[in-house]
Amino acid sequence: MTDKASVDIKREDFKFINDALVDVFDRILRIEESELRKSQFKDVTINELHLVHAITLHEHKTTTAVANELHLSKGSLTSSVNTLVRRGYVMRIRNQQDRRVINLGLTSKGRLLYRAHDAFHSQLVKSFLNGMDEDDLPLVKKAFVNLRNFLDEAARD
Amino acid sequence: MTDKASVDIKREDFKFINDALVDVFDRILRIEESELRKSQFKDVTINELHLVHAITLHEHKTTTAVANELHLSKGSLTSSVNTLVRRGYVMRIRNQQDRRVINLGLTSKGRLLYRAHDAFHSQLVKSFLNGMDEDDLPLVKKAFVNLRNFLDEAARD
DNA sequence: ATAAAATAGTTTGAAATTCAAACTAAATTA
DNA sequence: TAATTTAGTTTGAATTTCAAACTATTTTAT
Repeated sequence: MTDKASVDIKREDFKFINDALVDVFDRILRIEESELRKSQFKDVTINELHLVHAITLHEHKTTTAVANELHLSKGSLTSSVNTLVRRGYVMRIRNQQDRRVINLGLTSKGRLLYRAHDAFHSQLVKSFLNGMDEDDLPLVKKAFVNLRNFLDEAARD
Repeated sequence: MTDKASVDIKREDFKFINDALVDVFDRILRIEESELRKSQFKDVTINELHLVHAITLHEHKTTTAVANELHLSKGSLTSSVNTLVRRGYVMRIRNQQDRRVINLGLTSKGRLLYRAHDAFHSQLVKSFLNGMDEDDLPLVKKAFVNLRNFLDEAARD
């Protein structure tokens, strides 16, 4: 029995969207990786790039906050932060209000990397919306809202 | 200067789509992982699940073909295939035409896992298209075609 | 026909990533 | 002010991954 609350999707359309989702995710990661290899940031892995992204330009989050965000243990985070500090992308900033806390920040080299990554994502989104006009946007946004609601549901149970 | 060939996206819309893409990808993986943990397939990791998916129900691909598809070395593949054979999800089938070749197949338990994973993806796509009608579909498909064209470009250079 | 080269997959040993648990230093609570 | 809690690091083990060496088989060249 099919779900009444949703469109009756043709089998081929289902396959199209599903394959596109899977393929796109996979390839974004791979392209990010290979762009890195060709860039001035060869000493950074894709996971380290995402750590730089999670640290953000100016928020100075705590180590624990970033670990939770990336679903990594604190130990793992310490170890990858060590690498990025050694390579000059990340700074540890001892918090003076609470001296147990380390806030994480990006160096200017780290911010450069952050912005390069951001630029790639801008292009990605731009291409996604290429040839659409204002009126089309709500529909695309709706699709993502749907998907995120579904993921909220799925994560709940 | 902005790119003339694309829509002039509002900053907030850009952020919406970008965050949605990043968030959705991240959460799909995490939910797949936690669904596995709660299912009868607790002994399978998310990477092993994707290996089962790559093997497919009935194609009997070669080891090398699957390794290339997943961008893994042959050695890595041998090792994860070993695990999945040991746990009863995957079979090695010696090719009688060319006895150097091993074709990979799923056991009935492997096919069960494959189908469970497929069902999750069906729900995902269904939710994505929830509330849309036939006329809306071309636009959503177009967005993905755009994105894949962009990724083709990006992978080329 | 047979020797040499190529190919498919496995084994090996090393590097990287990850985690949980023990640990240190600092802050909070009793 | 002693006990507890919290933030982050260290430690040791498990897992994943790779490249290179290896084995078995097939293809190519002589």
